[in-house]
Amino acid sequence: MTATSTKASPPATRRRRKNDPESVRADILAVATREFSEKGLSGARIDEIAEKTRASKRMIYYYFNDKETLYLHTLEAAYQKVRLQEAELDLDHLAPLEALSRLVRFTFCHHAKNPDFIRLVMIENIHHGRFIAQSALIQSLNAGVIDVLTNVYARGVEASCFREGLDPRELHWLISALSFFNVSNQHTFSRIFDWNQAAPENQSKLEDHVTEMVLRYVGTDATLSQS
Amino acid sequence: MTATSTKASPPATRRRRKNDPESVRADILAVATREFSEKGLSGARIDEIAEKTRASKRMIYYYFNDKETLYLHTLEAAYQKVRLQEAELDLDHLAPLEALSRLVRFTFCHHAKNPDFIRLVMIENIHHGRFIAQSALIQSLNAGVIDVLTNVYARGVEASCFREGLDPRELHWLISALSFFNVSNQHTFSRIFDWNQAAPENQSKLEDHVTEMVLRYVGTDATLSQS
DNA sequence: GCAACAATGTACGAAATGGTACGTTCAGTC
DNA sequence: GACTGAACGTACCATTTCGTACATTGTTGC
Repeated sequence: MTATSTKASPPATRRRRKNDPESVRADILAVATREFSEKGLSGARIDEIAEKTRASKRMIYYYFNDKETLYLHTLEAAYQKVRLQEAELDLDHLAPLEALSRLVRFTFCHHAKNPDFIRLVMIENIHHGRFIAQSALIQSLNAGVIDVLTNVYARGVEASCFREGLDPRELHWLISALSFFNVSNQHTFSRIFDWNQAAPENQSKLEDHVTEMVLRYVGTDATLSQS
Repeated sequence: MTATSTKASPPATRRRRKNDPESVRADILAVATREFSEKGLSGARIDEIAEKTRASKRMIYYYFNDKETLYLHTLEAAYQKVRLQEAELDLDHLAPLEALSRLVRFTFCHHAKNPDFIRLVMIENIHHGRFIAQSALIQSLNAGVIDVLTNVYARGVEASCFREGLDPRELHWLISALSFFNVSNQHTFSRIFDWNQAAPENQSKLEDHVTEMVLRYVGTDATLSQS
């Protein structure tokens, strides 16, 4: 009963086979991402992840060795996805001021649209970054982010629309801080100050403020740009 | 091997039990704060809290009904402590610019010195602020924070050293974001960008940058203050 | 077609964990 | 000093939870 045997030994086999490791693995990772991001490393339950998967608990331990390894892969996948999106930003053709503004708005919106990622990073920080420390992959992924900013900043200084003496890494820190906090502390902030921070109009206002804040920080005195 | 009695410890501490409810309760709360802040709600273990307490597990359930209630009390106590410290700030006698600068630096340093509190808030956000929502106490505690800022800002606008049209609540948001992120994401940021963010010289630099950023944001064009 | 290995399902085990039953001691009151 | 309710200790239970043993099915190379 040799079905249509086109050989296709490597991955080219698209035939509907019952065994589908790739997809099972991906499915597990997707479910794990939701669960870990929602409940944390200790809060997430392997049994629950298993249930929500098309596969079984056995499969989780088959592809990932234990809970912590699964969590680490989740984290790595999340960072990979983020950096991939970031790579699509093309700022080189924009004037420095435009480029920086664009970068800030992108970061702000990106974080807002990816709360799962933010939550995973929060959780990782609760664990003192001990898993990120184990991951050479994540370390390497993040080099480029600073490079982009370094470039834009240098161009801005040269064009005299940015003041001198700032550290791109610290600039990134500021942009990250504002964009990250917007997601990470939304719940407590909204509740405490009785302010629906997630509401579109407030998000849009915050985006403007954050952008303006960064631009005012790097700008020379002649800068009062909008957007 | 020392042939001392295997039951040395119990008899040694055999002093008649002294009832001291207040201190037992406080002790439990202190230990719980450390444990919850370190490991989160689901990560903390009642048994471990009990062990680290002078009291027993029985006492935890005696004074606090269950794990979640204990967590909630921990959270409330943490907020109470923070707001108490904040209340000591007296900004009314300072010029607006000085006052704001002082407020920012205070917030920044305060957060840096109280990572336990920051971590509890992070954890609470992971839980979607569902416990804060239950606590009328915490809600009421936080009214004052905005008032102080509202006052300072209004004085600044009147003195024309702050520009008009800003929302004190959003100003507080910005200050909080920068000060909070400095603690909350220290681990991942340090590890990813190979930068010892906790080092005193970097903390001091960040404090300056954060302060400057806020001042530049609220300042009119004539503002280039330092400190 | 068949051996060999990869992929998967089922059932189970041991330890951890939140919570409780029950008895004992303390401290104030009469 | 007897009595009472609050404060506390010890042992225990029921479940949950991570992880595994073992059997079974699919897939591929020859």
